[in-house]
Amino acid sequence: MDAKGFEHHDHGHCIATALQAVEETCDEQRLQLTPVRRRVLEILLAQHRAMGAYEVLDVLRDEGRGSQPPVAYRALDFLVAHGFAHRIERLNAFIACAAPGERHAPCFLICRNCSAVAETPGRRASDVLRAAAGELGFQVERVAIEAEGLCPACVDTPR
Amino acid sequence: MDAKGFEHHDHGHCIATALQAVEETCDEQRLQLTPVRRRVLEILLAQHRAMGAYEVLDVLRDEGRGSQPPVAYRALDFLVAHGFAHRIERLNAFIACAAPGERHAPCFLICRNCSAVAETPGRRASDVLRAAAGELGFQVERVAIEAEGLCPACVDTPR
DNA sequence: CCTTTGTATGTTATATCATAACGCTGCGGA
DNA sequence: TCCGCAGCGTTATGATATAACATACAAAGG
Repeated sequence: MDAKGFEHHDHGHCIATALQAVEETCDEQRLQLTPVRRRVLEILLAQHRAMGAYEVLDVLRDEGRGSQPPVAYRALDFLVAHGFAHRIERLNAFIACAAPGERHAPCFLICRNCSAVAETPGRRASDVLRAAAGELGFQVERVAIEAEGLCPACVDTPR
Repeated sequence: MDAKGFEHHDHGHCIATALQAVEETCDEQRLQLTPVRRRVLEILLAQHRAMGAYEVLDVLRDEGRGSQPPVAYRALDFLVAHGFAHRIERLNAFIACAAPGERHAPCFLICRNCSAVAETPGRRASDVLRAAAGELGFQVERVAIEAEGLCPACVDTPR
């Protein structure tokens, strides 16, 4: 079960494409895609699923890079701040962005059975929300939309 | 800043109303609103804001009720499971439901400045999301929609 | 060339949030 | 009566996250 859209795909290709998009964005915006940050992004891309910070940290540690929590958290914070990764609040976990570079209001579909996570455009839901909030005088800056349920595979095979 | 809709209101009245609605629902559904559960609900209603589990626990402890984390978590889990309270993932916190009894897809507006939380109907956003998920074959069971930004008061007074 | 400044990283320690596991109690049904 | 179950109390520990401070290095400005 992959996490892109519950479909199989050319994984090596999607990693390369995403990395390249992030590199370009960093160039344009004068952001430093340092070795640690780049490596953390690669780890997230390679796994293609939501990973806890400590899980990412374990990989870094095995590679002899930083071994303490702040190292992982700082890299993850950078990636999230610039839209290269997303934080899944429900799971206290992180996942590489499926469409880096594009401005979007991501929305996540989380399978409660197999833990797969799919990112899907949440533009319309986000717009509806902003409109409702505006009526209350609330100024929306970020929106997190997370749906929990069963992915296609787990709907077919409940257990 | 209250958390109902960023407006002032008759607080004692809204607590009483909510408690009564919960009691009725429990009667109907044969749910046990035990002393601990009821007290935790009252605490959430009284504060009228998102509270961490340990914050609730501190109150219980001061009152001589259970003093260990599981006591608070179990009561909170019960309240959340039956829709009498909600968990705000972004804050790892809990808040009493503003409309217990009614089936609804709540959606939260969280002020990043003063931490006030308003619950607003997220029905339309939720429907949009379900439709989008359905196209992917994903079966949505629960939806969490949380917007972060500035509440009316903090928009006017940035700091 | 050297100092200053800013950003990133490394490290220690600790804060915060959450649950596993076990035993006790009280209640309602066999 | 005795059993089974739901809820509660407690111990212990696991999982997630950050404060605070030290070090490294490169770019900017004297």
